[in-house]
Amino acid sequence: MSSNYISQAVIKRLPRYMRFLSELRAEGIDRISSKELSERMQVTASQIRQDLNHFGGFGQQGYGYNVPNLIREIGRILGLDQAHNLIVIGAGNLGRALAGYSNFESRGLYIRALFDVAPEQTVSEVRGLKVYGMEQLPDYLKNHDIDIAVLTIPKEYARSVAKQLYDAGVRGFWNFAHVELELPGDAVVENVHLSESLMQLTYYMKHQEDGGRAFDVL
Amino acid sequence: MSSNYISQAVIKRLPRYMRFLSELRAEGIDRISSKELSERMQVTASQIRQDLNHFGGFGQQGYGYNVPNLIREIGRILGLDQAHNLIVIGAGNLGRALAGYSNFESRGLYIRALFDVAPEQTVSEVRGLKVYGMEQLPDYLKNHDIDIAVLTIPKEYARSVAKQLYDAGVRGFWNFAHVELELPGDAVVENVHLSESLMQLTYYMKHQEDGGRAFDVL
DNA sequence: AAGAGTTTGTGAAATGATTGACAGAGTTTT
DNA sequence: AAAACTCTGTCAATCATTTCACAAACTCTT
Repeated sequence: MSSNYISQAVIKRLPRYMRFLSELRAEGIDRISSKELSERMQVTASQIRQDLNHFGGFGQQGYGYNVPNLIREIGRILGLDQAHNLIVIGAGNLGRALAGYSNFESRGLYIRALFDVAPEQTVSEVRGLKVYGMEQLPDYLKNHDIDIAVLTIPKEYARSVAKQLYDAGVRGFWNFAHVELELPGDAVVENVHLSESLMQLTYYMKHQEDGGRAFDVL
Repeated sequence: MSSNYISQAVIKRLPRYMRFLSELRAEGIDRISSKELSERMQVTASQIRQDLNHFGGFGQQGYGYNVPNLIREIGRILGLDQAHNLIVIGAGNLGRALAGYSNFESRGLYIRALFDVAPEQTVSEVRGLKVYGMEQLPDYLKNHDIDIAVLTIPKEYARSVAKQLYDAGVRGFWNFAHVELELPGDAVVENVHLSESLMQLTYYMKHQEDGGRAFDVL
Protein backbone atom coordinates (compact mmCIF):
# COMPACT_ATOMS: atom_id res chain seq x y z
CA MET A 1 0.00 0.00 0.00
CA SER A 2 1.09 3.56 -0.50
CA SER A 3 3.17 5.08 2.24
CA ASN A 4 0.35 7.22 3.53
CA TYR A 5 -2.25 4.48 3.49
CA ILE A 6 -4.15 4.24 6.75
CA SER A 7 -5.87 0.99 7.55
CA GLN A 8 -9.60 0.80 7.97
CA ALA A 9 -9.10 -0.40 11.53
CA VAL A 10 -7.59 2.96 12.40
CA ILE A 11 -10.23 5.01 10.57
CA LYS A 12 -13.03 3.21 12.36
CA ARG A 13 -11.60 4.28 15.68
CA LEU A 14 -11.18 7.95 14.86
CA PRO A 15 -14.85 8.91 15.32
CA ARG A 16 -14.81 7.14 18.64
CA TYR A 17 -11.80 9.16 19.76
CA MET A 18 -13.75 12.18 18.61
CA ARG A 19 -16.67 11.28 20.84
CA PHE A 20 -14.58 10.73 23.94
CA LEU A 21 -12.52 13.83 23.36
CA SER A 22 -15.65 15.92 22.90
CA GLU A 23 -16.92 14.60 26.22
CA LEU A 24 -13.65 15.56 27.84
CA ARG A 25 -13.87 19.04 26.43
CA ALA A 26 -17.44 19.31 27.70
CA GLU A 27 -16.11 18.41 31.12
CA GLY A 28 -13.60 21.22 30.83
CA ILE A 29 -10.59 18.89 30.59
CA ASP A 30 -8.13 20.17 28.02
CA ARG A 31 -5.17 17.91 28.55
CA ILE A 32 -5.03 14.12 28.57
CA SER A 33 -2.41 11.38 28.38
CA SER A 34 -2.80 8.30 26.25
CA LYS A 35 -2.91 6.30 29.49
CA GLU A 36 -5.84 8.19 30.98
CA LEU A 37 -7.71 8.18 27.69
CA SER A 38 -7.08 4.47 27.30
CA GLU A 39 -8.72 3.83 30.67
CA ARG A 40 -11.81 5.78 29.70
CA MET A 41 -12.07 4.18 26.30
CA GLN A 42 -11.14 0.65 27.28
CA VAL A 43 -8.38 0.31 24.74
CA THR A 44 -4.62 0.16 25.17
CA ALA A 45 -2.60 3.34 25.52
CA SER A 46 -0.25 1.93 22.96
CA GLN A 47 -3.00 1.70 20.39
CA ILE A 48 -3.99 5.31 20.91
CA ARG A 49 -0.43 6.50 20.44
CA GLN A 50 0.08 4.27 17.44
CA ASP A 51 -3.17 5.42 15.84
CA LEU A 52 -2.54 9.12 16.30
CA ASN A 53 0.98 8.77 15.07
CA HIS A 54 -0.15 7.74 11.64
CA PHE A 55 -1.09 11.36 11.10
CA GLY A 56 1.88 13.00 12.78
CA GLY A 57 2.70 13.75 16.35
CA PHE A 58 -0.09 15.63 18.04
CA GLY A 59 1.20 14.96 21.54
CA GLN A 60 4.13 16.10 23.59
CA GLN A 61 6.38 14.06 25.83
CA GLY A 62 5.81 14.60 29.51
CA TYR A 63 2.55 16.44 28.83
CA GLY A 64 0.18 14.31 26.77
CA TYR A 65 -2.33 15.60 24.26
CA ASN A 66 -4.14 18.91 24.12
CA VAL A 67 -7.83 18.05 23.88
CA PRO A 68 -9.18 20.93 21.74
CA ASN A 69 -6.21 20.64 19.43
CA LEU A 70 -6.67 16.89 19.03
CA ILE A 71 -10.38 17.33 18.28
CA ARG A 72 -9.48 19.82 15.59
CA GLU A 73 -6.85 17.55 14.08
CA ILE A 74 -9.01 14.44 14.03
CA GLY A 75 -11.86 16.50 12.62
CA ARG A 76 -9.57 17.60 9.84
CA ILE A 77 -8.50 14.03 9.13
CA LEU A 78 -12.13 12.91 8.98
CA GLY A 79 -12.97 15.68 6.54
CA LEU A 80 -15.20 17.50 9.01
CA ASP A 81 -13.36 20.76 8.48
CA GLN A 82 -15.25 21.21 5.24
CA ALA A 83 -19.05 21.42 5.23
CA HIS A 84 -21.10 18.62 3.69
CA ASN A 85 -24.57 18.96 2.25
CA LEU A 86 -26.82 15.94 2.63
CA ILE A 87 -30.23 14.94 1.41
CA VAL A 88 -32.28 12.07 2.76
CA ILE A 89 -34.05 9.84 0.27
CA GLY A 90 -37.01 8.16 1.93
CA ALA A 91 -38.94 10.13 4.52
CA GLY A 92 -40.11 7.15 6.55
CA ASN A 93 -39.37 6.82 10.23
CA LEU A 94 -35.70 6.09 9.68
CA GLY A 95 -35.20 8.95 7.27
CA ARG A 96 -36.94 11.33 9.62
CA ALA A 97 -34.93 10.03 12.57
CA LEU A 98 -31.67 10.77 10.77
CA ALA A 99 -32.92 14.14 9.56
CA GLY A 100 -33.66 14.97 13.18
CA TYR A 101 -30.17 14.22 14.53
CA SER A 102 -29.25 17.47 16.16
CA ASN A 103 -25.52 16.96 16.54
CA PHE A 104 -24.70 16.61 12.85
CA GLU A 105 -24.54 20.34 12.27
CA SER A 106 -21.85 20.85 14.85
CA ARG A 107 -19.69 18.55 12.68
CA GLY A 108 -20.37 20.44 9.48
CA LEU A 109 -22.93 17.93 8.24
CA TYR A 110 -26.01 19.73 6.98
CA ILE A 111 -29.13 17.87 5.99
CA ARG A 112 -30.83 20.08 3.42
CA ALA A 113 -33.98 18.25 2.37
CA LEU A 114 -35.87 14.98 2.29
CA PHE A 115 -37.40 13.19 -0.68
CA ASP A 116 -40.11 10.58 -0.75
CA VAL A 117 -42.27 8.82 -3.31
CA ALA A 118 -45.36 9.90 -1.42
CA PRO A 119 -44.46 13.14 0.31
CA GLU A 120 -48.07 13.97 1.04
CA GLN A 121 -48.31 10.87 3.21
CA THR A 122 -45.52 12.05 5.47
CA VAL A 123 -45.44 15.27 7.40
CA SER A 124 -44.51 18.02 4.98
CA GLU A 125 -41.73 19.38 7.15
CA VAL A 126 -39.26 17.61 9.42
CA ARG A 127 -37.49 19.95 11.80
CA GLY A 128 -38.01 22.76 9.33
CA LEU A 129 -36.82 20.65 6.41
CA LYS A 130 -39.00 20.24 3.34
CA VAL A 131 -40.11 16.85 2.13
CA TYR A 132 -40.17 16.83 -1.66
CA GLY A 133 -41.56 14.31 -4.09
CA MET A 134 -39.08 12.10 -5.92
CA GLU A 135 -39.99 13.73 -9.22
CA GLN A 136 -38.48 16.96 -7.92
CA LEU A 137 -35.11 15.33 -7.26
CA PRO A 138 -33.43 16.02 -10.65
CA ASP A 139 -34.34 19.68 -10.48
CA TYR A 140 -33.25 19.99 -6.88
CA LEU A 141 -29.86 18.44 -7.64
CA LYS A 142 -29.31 20.87 -10.48
CA ASN A 143 -29.79 23.81 -8.15
CA HIS A 144 -28.04 22.56 -5.03
CA ASP A 145 -24.59 21.23 -4.41
CA ILE A 146 -25.23 17.97 -2.59
CA ASP A 147 -22.31 15.79 -1.44
CA ILE A 148 -23.97 12.93 0.34
CA ALA A 149 -27.23 11.06 -0.08
CA VAL A 150 -28.72 9.14 2.79
CA LEU A 151 -30.66 6.20 1.42
CA THR A 152 -33.48 4.99 3.63
CA ILE A 153 -35.60 3.42 0.94
CA PRO A 154 -36.62 -0.17 0.21
CA LYS A 155 -33.90 -2.25 -1.39
CA GLU A 156 -35.86 -2.58 -4.63
CA TYR A 157 -35.34 1.10 -5.43
CA ALA A 158 -31.96 1.67 -3.86
CA ARG A 159 -29.77 0.82 -6.83
CA SER A 160 -31.64 2.83 -9.43
CA VAL A 161 -31.98 5.86 -7.16
CA ALA A 162 -28.29 5.65 -6.30
CA LYS A 163 -27.43 5.57 -9.97
CA GLN A 164 -29.60 8.61 -10.59
CA LEU A 165 -27.91 10.48 -7.75
CA TYR A 166 -24.48 9.47 -8.96
CA ASP A 167 -25.25 10.73 -12.44
CA ALA A 168 -26.29 14.04 -10.92
CA GLY A 169 -22.91 14.33 -9.19
CA VAL A 170 -23.47 12.92 -5.72
CA ARG A 171 -20.44 10.88 -4.63
CA GLY A 172 -21.13 9.94 -1.02
CA PHE A 173 -23.78 7.37 -0.12
CA TRP A 174 -24.86 6.46 3.37
CA ASN A 175 -26.83 3.38 2.54
CA PHE A 176 -29.40 1.87 4.88
CA ALA A 177 -31.01 -0.31 2.22
CA HIS A 178 -30.26 -4.03 2.45
CA VAL A 179 -28.54 -4.24 -0.84
CA GLU A 180 -25.08 -3.52 -2.20
CA LEU A 181 -25.10 -0.48 -4.40
CA GLU A 182 -23.22 -0.87 -7.63
CA LEU A 183 -21.59 2.41 -8.47
CA PRO A 184 -18.45 3.55 -10.29
CA GLY A 185 -15.18 3.54 -8.39
CA ASP A 186 -15.21 7.18 -7.40
CA ALA A 187 -18.39 6.78 -5.37
CA VAL A 188 -17.92 6.22 -1.66
CA VAL A 189 -20.50 3.99 -0.07
CA GLU A 190 -20.98 3.32 3.62
CA ASN A 191 -23.43 0.53 4.24
CA VAL A 192 -25.38 0.33 7.46
CA HIS A 193 -27.09 -3.02 7.68
CA LEU A 194 -28.94 -2.76 10.94
CA SER A 195 -30.41 -6.22 11.00
CA GLU A 196 -26.97 -7.71 10.56
CA SER A 197 -25.87 -5.95 13.69
CA LEU A 198 -28.81 -7.40 15.60
CA MET A 199 -27.79 -10.88 14.49
CA GLN A 200 -24.35 -10.33 15.92
CA LEU A 201 -26.06 -9.57 19.19
CA THR A 202 -28.04 -12.80 19.13
CA TYR A 203 -24.85 -14.69 18.36
CA TYR A 204 -23.09 -13.35 21.41
CA MET A 205 -26.15 -13.95 23.55
CA LYS A 206 -26.16 -17.58 22.54
CA HIS A 207 -22.41 -17.92 23.02
CA GLN A 208 -22.21 -15.67 26.03
CA GLU A 209 -19.90 -17.93 27.99
CA ASP A 210 -17.24 -18.27 25.30
CA GLY A 211 -15.82 -14.82 25.67
CA GLY A 212 -18.55 -12.45 24.53
CA ARG A 213 -18.68 -8.86 25.67
CA ALA A 214 -19.73 -5.47 24.44
CA PHE A 215 -18.41 -3.93 21.31
CA ASP A 216 -18.89 -1.30 18.75
CA VAL A 217 -20.03 -2.12 15.34
CA LEU A 218 -19.82 1.14 13.51
CA MET B 1 -8.22 -18.53 23.18
CA SER B 2 -10.30 -21.62 23.75
CA SER B 3 -10.36 -24.15 20.95
CA ASN B 4 -13.87 -23.20 19.88
CA TYR B 5 -13.33 -19.48 19.98
CA ILE B 6 -14.47 -17.77 16.81
CA SER B 7 -13.04 -14.37 15.99
CA GLN B 8 -15.28 -11.35 15.72
CA ALA B 9 -14.19 -10.90 12.13
CA VAL B 10 -15.88 -14.18 11.27
CA ILE B 11 -19.05 -13.45 13.28
CA LYS B 12 -19.48 -10.12 11.56
CA ARG B 13 -19.56 -11.86 8.22
CA LEU B 14 -22.12 -14.50 9.09
CA PRO B 15 -25.18 -12.23 8.80
CA ARG B 16 -23.91 -11.09 5.46
CA TYR B 17 -23.65 -14.69 4.25
CA MET B 18 -27.18 -15.08 5.55
CA ARG B 19 -28.39 -12.20 3.43
CA PHE B 20 -26.78 -13.44 0.21
CA LEU B 21 -27.88 -17.01 0.78
CA SER B 22 -31.45 -15.87 1.40
CA GLU B 23 -31.35 -14.00 -1.88
CA LEU B 24 -30.12 -17.13 -3.62
CA ARG B 25 -32.92 -19.15 -2.10
CA ALA B 26 -35.42 -16.51 -3.23
CA GLU B 27 -34.00 -16.94 -6.73
CA GLY B 28 -34.61 -20.66 -6.48
CA ILE B 29 -30.94 -21.57 -6.39
CA ASP B 30 -30.30 -24.32 -3.90
CA ARG B 31 -26.71 -25.20 -4.57
CA ILE B 32 -23.65 -22.96 -4.69
CA SER B 33 -19.88 -23.29 -4.67
CA SER B 34 -17.63 -21.08 -2.61
CA LYS B 35 -16.29 -19.71 -5.85
CA GLU B 36 -19.64 -18.58 -7.20
CA LEU B 37 -20.68 -17.15 -3.84
CA SER B 38 -17.36 -15.32 -3.55
CA GLU B 39 -18.02 -13.61 -6.87
CA ARG B 40 -21.44 -12.44 -5.76
CA MET B 41 -20.22 -11.26 -2.38
CA GLN B 42 -16.93 -9.77 -3.50
CA VAL B 43 -14.82 -11.75 -1.06
CA THR B 44 -12.36 -14.58 -1.65
CA ALA B 45 -13.60 -18.14 -1.97
CA SER B 46 -10.90 -19.12 0.46
CA GLN B 47 -12.37 -16.87 3.11
CA ILE B 48 -15.82 -18.35 2.71
CA ARG B 49 -14.50 -21.88 3.07
CA GLN B 50 -12.32 -20.90 6.01
CA ASP B 51 -15.20 -19.13 7.74
CA LEU B 52 -17.68 -21.93 7.35
CA ASN B 53 -15.16 -24.47 8.41
CA HIS B 54 -14.92 -22.99 11.87
CA PHE B 55 -18.29 -24.54 12.52
CA GLY B 56 -17.77 -27.85 10.76
CA GLY B 57 -18.01 -28.93 7.18
CA PHE B 58 -21.29 -27.90 5.63
CA GLY B 59 -20.11 -28.43 2.10
CA GLN B 60 -19.26 -31.37 -0.03
CA GLN B 61 -16.39 -31.84 -2.42
CA GLY B 62 -17.34 -31.70 -6.04
CA TYR B 63 -20.77 -30.30 -5.18
CA GLY B 64 -20.50 -27.15 -3.10
CA TYR B 65 -22.95 -26.03 -0.45
CA ASN B 66 -26.63 -26.70 -0.18
CA VAL B 67 -28.27 -23.29 0.17
CA PRO B 68 -31.26 -24.07 2.43
CA ASN B 69 -29.09 -26.24 4.63
CA LEU B 70 -26.45 -23.55 4.95
CA ILE B 71 -29.07 -20.95 5.84
CA ARG B 72 -30.35 -23.25 8.55
CA GLU B 73 -26.87 -23.90 9.91
CA ILE B 74 -25.78 -20.27 9.96
CA GLY B 75 -29.12 -19.37 11.54
CA ARG B 76 -28.44 -21.88 14.26
CA ILE B 77 -24.95 -20.51 14.84
CA LEU B 78 -26.35 -16.98 15.11
CA GLY B 79 -28.92 -18.10 17.64
CA LEU B 80 -31.83 -17.46 15.29
CA ASP B 81 -33.20 -20.96 15.82
CA GLN B 82 -34.62 -19.84 19.12
CA ALA B 83 -37.16 -16.99 19.30
CA HIS B 84 -36.18 -13.67 20.86
CA ASN B 85 -38.56 -11.19 22.45
CA LEU B 86 -37.62 -7.55 22.10
CA ILE B 87 -38.91 -4.30 23.45
CA VAL B 88 -38.02 -0.88 22.14
CA ILE B 89 -37.26 1.85 24.65
CA GLY B 90 -37.87 5.24 23.10
CA ALA B 91 -40.74 5.58 20.62
CA GLY B 92 -39.22 8.39 18.59
CA ASN B 93 -38.65 8.09 14.88
CA LEU B 94 -35.77 5.69 15.26
CA GLY B 95 -37.59 3.44 17.72
CA ARG B 96 -40.63 3.37 15.46
CA ALA B 97 -38.48 2.66 12.42
CA LEU B 98 -36.94 -0.38 14.08
CA ALA B 99 -40.31 -1.53 15.40
CA GLY B 100 -41.56 -1.40 11.84
CA TYR B 101 -38.86 -3.60 10.34
CA SER B 102 -40.88 -6.32 8.73
CA ASN B 103 -38.18 -8.90 8.20
CA PHE B 104 -37.24 -9.42 11.83
CA GLU B 105 -40.03 -11.88 12.48
CA SER B 106 -38.84 -14.26 9.80
CA ARG B 107 -35.63 -14.53 11.83
CA GLY B 108 -37.38 -15.25 15.09
CA LEU B 109 -36.97 -11.72 16.39
CA TYR B 110 -40.27 -10.46 17.80
CA ILE B 111 -40.71 -6.88 18.88
CA ARG B 112 -43.37 -7.00 21.57
CA ALA B 113 -43.90 -3.41 22.72
CA LEU B 114 -42.50 0.11 22.81
CA PHE B 115 -41.95 2.36 25.81
CA ASP B 116 -41.60 6.10 25.94
CA VAL B 117 -41.47 8.83 28.56
CA ALA B 118 -44.32 10.61 26.81
CA PRO B 119 -46.36 7.90 25.09
CA GLU B 120 -49.30 10.24 24.55
CA GLN B 121 -47.09 12.40 22.33
CA THR B 122 -46.39 9.54 19.98
CA VAL B 123 -48.91 7.47 18.13
CA SER B 124 -50.38 4.98 20.57
CA GLU B 125 -49.79 2.03 18.29
CA VAL B 126 -46.97 1.25 15.88
CA ARG B 127 -47.78 -1.55 13.48
CA GLY B 128 -50.21 -2.96 16.02
CA LEU B 129 -47.70 -2.63 18.87
CA LYS B 130 -48.63 -0.73 21.98
CA VAL B 131 -46.61 2.23 23.20
CA TYR B 132 -46.47 2.21 26.98
CA GLY B 133 -45.27 4.83 29.41
CA MET B 134 -41.92 4.23 31.09
CA GLU B 135 -43.62 3.87 34.45
CA GLN B 136 -45.25 0.70 33.16
CA LEU B 137 -41.90 -0.90 32.33
CA PRO B 138 -41.25 -2.71 35.65
CA ASP B 139 -44.67 -4.29 35.61
CA TYR B 140 -44.38 -5.26 31.97
CA LEU B 141 -41.04 -6.95 32.53
CA LYS B 142 -42.48 -8.96 35.40
CA ASN B 143 -45.16 -10.37 33.16
CA HIS B 144 -43.22 -10.89 29.94
CA ASP B 145 -40.06 -12.74 29.15
CA ILE B 146 -37.98 -10.18 27.30
CA ASP B 147 -34.52 -11.06 25.98
CA ILE B 148 -33.40 -7.95 24.24
CA ALA B 149 -33.96 -4.25 24.76
CA VAL B 150 -33.51 -1.81 21.90
CA LEU B 151 -32.37 1.51 23.30
CA THR B 152 -33.28 4.51 21.18
CA ILE B 153 -33.26 7.08 23.92
CA PRO B 154 -31.07 10.12 24.63
CA LYS B 155 -27.67 9.27 26.08
CA GLU B 156 -28.50 10.94 29.38
CA TYR B 157 -31.03 8.22 30.24
CA ALA B 158 -29.44 5.25 28.54
CA ARG B 159 -27.27 4.02 31.39
CA SER B 160 -29.90 4.16 34.10
CA VAL B 161 -32.56 2.58 31.92
CA ALA B 162 -30.14 -0.16 30.89
CA LYS B 163 -29.38 -0.84 34.54
CA GLN B 164 -33.09 -1.07 35.29
CA LEU B 165 -33.60 -3.49 32.42
CA TYR B 166 -30.62 -5.57 33.48
CA ASP B 167 -31.95 -5.83 37.01
CA ALA B 168 -35.24 -7.06 35.61
CA GLY B 169 -33.43 -9.83 33.74
CA VAL B 170 -32.82 -8.45 30.27
CA ARG B 171 -29.38 -9.50 29.01
CA GLY B 172 -29.24 -8.30 25.42
CA PHE B 173 -28.92 -4.63 24.57
CA TRP B 174 -29.03 -3.13 21.12
CA ASN B 175 -27.82 0.31 21.96
CA PHE B 176 -28.34 3.31 19.69
CA ALA B 177 -27.55 5.89 22.40
CA HIS B 178 -24.17 7.61 22.04
CA VAL B 179 -22.80 6.35 25.28
CA GLU B 180 -21.15 3.17 26.48
CA LEU B 181 -23.46 1.24 28.75
CA GLU B 182 -21.85 -0.05 31.89
CA LEU B 183 -23.34 -3.39 32.72
CA PRO B 184 -22.18 -6.59 34.42
CA GLY B 185 -20.22 -9.11 32.41
CA ASP B 186 -23.12 -11.34 31.49
CA ALA B 187 -24.89 -8.56 29.59
CA VAL B 188 -24.31 -8.51 25.85
CA VAL B 189 -24.24 -5.06 24.33
CA GLU B 190 -24.18 -4.21 20.66
CA ASN B 191 -23.54 -0.54 20.07
CA VAL B 192 -24.72 1.19 16.93
CA HIS B 193 -23.20 4.62 16.73
CA LEU B 194 -24.68 5.96 13.53
CA SER B 195 -22.91 9.27 13.47
CA GLU B 196 -19.56 7.49 13.73
CA SER B 197 -20.37 5.60 10.59
CA LEU B 198 -21.16 8.84 8.78
CA MET B 199 -17.77 10.21 9.79
CA GLN B 200 -16.10 7.20 8.21
CA LEU B 201 -17.90 8.13 5.03
CA THR B 202 -16.62 11.70 5.12
CA TYR B 203 -13.10 10.38 5.73
CA TYR B 204 -13.19 8.24 2.62
CA MET B 205 -14.73 11.03 0.60
CA LYS B 206 -11.86 13.30 1.55
CA HIS B 207 -9.26 10.61 0.90
CA GLN B 208 -11.02 9.09 -2.07
CA GLU B 209 -7.88 8.74 -4.16
CA ASP B 210 -5.89 6.78 -1.59
CA GLY B 211 -7.71 3.53 -1.94
CA GLY B 212 -11.22 4.19 -0.70
CA ARG B 213 -14.15 2.03 -1.77
CA ALA B 214 -17.37 0.69 -0.36
CA PHE B 215 -17.62 -1.36 2.74
CA ASP B 216 -19.90 -2.64 5.37
CA VAL B 217 -19.80 -1.30 8.83
CA LEU B 218 -22.13 -3.56 10.70
C1' DA C 1 18.88 25.30 36.94
C1' DA C 2 19.29 20.60 38.20
C1' DG C 3 17.02 16.46 39.27
C1' DA C 4 12.95 13.61 39.46
C1' DG C 5 9.07 12.30 37.15
C1' DT C 6 6.01 11.88 32.90
C1' DT C 7 4.68 10.55 28.63
C1' DT C 8 5.28 10.49 23.79
C1' DG C 9 6.97 8.44 19.37
C1' DT C 10 8.71 4.44 17.42
C1' DG C 11 11.02 0.17 16.10
C1' DA C 12 10.60 -4.68 17.04
C1' DA C 13 7.99 -8.67 18.65
C1' DA C 14 3.83 -11.01 19.10
C1' DT C 15 -0.55 -11.98 17.81
C1' DG C 16 -4.36 -12.29 14.57
C1' DA C 17 -6.62 -12.60 9.96
C1' DT C 18 -6.56 -13.55 5.12
C1' DT C 19 -4.98 -15.78 1.14
C1' DG C 20 -2.73 -19.45 -1.48
C1' DA C 21 -2.13 -24.10 -2.72
C1' DC C 22 -3.28 -28.73 -3.14
C1' DA C 23 -4.56 -33.59 -1.63
C1' DG C 24 -8.42 -36.08 -1.39
C1' DA C 25 -13.43 -36.75 -1.67
C1' DG C 26 -17.23 -36.58 -4.35
C1' DT C 27 -19.66 -35.64 -8.84
C1' DT C 28 -20.50 -35.89 -13.64
C1' DT C 29 -19.72 -37.61 -18.13
C1' DT C 30 -19.07 -41.06 -21.41
C1' DA D 1 -17.41 -48.34 -14.17
C1' DA D 2 -13.60 -45.67 -15.45
C1' DA D 3 -11.91 -41.19 -16.51
C1' DA D 4 -12.25 -36.38 -16.28
C1' DC D 5 -13.70 -32.84 -13.64
C1' DT D 6 -15.18 -30.09 -9.57
C1' DC D 7 -14.79 -28.27 -5.22
C1' DT D 8 -14.12 -28.72 -0.27
C1' DG D 9 -11.29 -28.86 3.94
C1' DT D 10 -7.02 -27.72 5.63
C1' DC D 11 -2.20 -26.63 6.28
C1' DA D 12 1.21 -23.21 5.41
C1' DA D 13 2.53 -18.71 3.99
C1' DT D 14 1.61 -14.02 3.74
C1' DC D 15 -0.14 -9.92 5.26
C1' DA D 16 -2.20 -6.85 8.84
C1' DT D 17 -2.87 -5.25 13.45
C1' DT D 18 -1.84 -4.87 18.14
C1' DT D 19 1.12 -4.83 21.94
C1' DC D 20 5.56 -4.29 24.15
C1' DA D 21 9.47 -1.82 25.58
C1' DC D 22 12.33 2.00 25.97
C1' DA D 23 15.15 6.12 24.49
C1' DA D 24 14.42 10.78 24.01
C1' DA D 25 11.81 14.90 24.93
C1' DC D 26 9.49 17.57 27.77
C1' DT D 27 7.34 19.07 32.39
C1' DC D 28 7.23 19.96 37.10
C1' DT D 29 9.22 20.56 41.58
C1' DT D 30 12.45 22.30 44.66
